[in-house]
Amino acid sequence: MSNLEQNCIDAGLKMTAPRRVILQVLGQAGDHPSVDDVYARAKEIDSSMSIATVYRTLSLFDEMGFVTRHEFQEGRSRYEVSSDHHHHLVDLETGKVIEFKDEEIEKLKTKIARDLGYDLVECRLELYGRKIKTDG
Amino acid sequence: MSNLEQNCIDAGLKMTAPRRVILQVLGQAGDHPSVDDVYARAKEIDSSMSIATVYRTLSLFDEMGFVTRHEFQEGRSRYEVSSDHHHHLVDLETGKVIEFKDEEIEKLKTKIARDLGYDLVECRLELYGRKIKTDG
DNA sequence: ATACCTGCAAATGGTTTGCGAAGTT
DNA sequence: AACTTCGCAAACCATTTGCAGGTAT
Repeated sequence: MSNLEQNCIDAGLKMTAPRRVILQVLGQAGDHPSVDDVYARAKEIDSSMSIATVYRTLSLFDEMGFVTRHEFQEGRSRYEVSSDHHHHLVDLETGKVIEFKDEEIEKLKTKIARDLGYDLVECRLELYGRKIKTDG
Repeated sequence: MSNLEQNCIDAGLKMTAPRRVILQVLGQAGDHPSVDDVYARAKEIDSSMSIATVYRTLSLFDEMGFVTRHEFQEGRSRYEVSSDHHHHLVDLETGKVIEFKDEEIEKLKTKIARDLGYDLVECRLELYGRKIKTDG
């Protein structure tokens, strides 16, 4: 049984067929799929899958912390299986999302918030860039 | 004539009554108003103002670079008159938006993008926090 | 048995747009 | 006069939700 599935059981969620399918899709996803992406992939496994269920399940998993919802600047949500804290760089040409971590940034943002009189609760850091051409 | 108004004229935009009202509202706004905020304030000056015009005008001004559109994590857009590059801290309790600048962050994000093989084109950095209570 | 889930279709809510009328240069 | 821009109402689109039937525990 997958890690994600165990999480669901531990959380007291009922393990239904649609959920298992969505968990499988998420477990196999190496990217940051949109709701439609998840829906399309799930539908290949079980063609009776409903988009409402995908929306509901992803929202639920997000609340539970199993997945993280992102709203990059493109007008729809993308999800990823939750993992260590990191940020994202979005390739403006391909839409590809690259993850990165940086200790200095972490310290800096906490300090900035504190200097402004705030406890940092959450943070959104997204870089948008174009691949540097290495003279081809 | 306001700076913003001059910008519009220079850009070849027609100076209509609704636009003048919206410019006035933007010029007086010290905050980061939503479309509805701008609409409400504009309507106080000219009750015939249409929300469609507010949407169209703000989008236009955004494209022109006169204002900057933000989508904080609350499901609607907020606008601010464009100014020096800065980032935002959102007060989770009040929704108030605080601006800040930080040279170190600027350097760091450019470096991070470069290290990943990208030219940094754009960036979104938003901190969400709760005010530190100073023992009242 | 009884919560909880699901699929469907309809509703939502912010935003955009077609159209004919009105305004700007 | 020529071209924009406006206001209205309808359209859009991602997302949410009410409901009636189905399912895991």
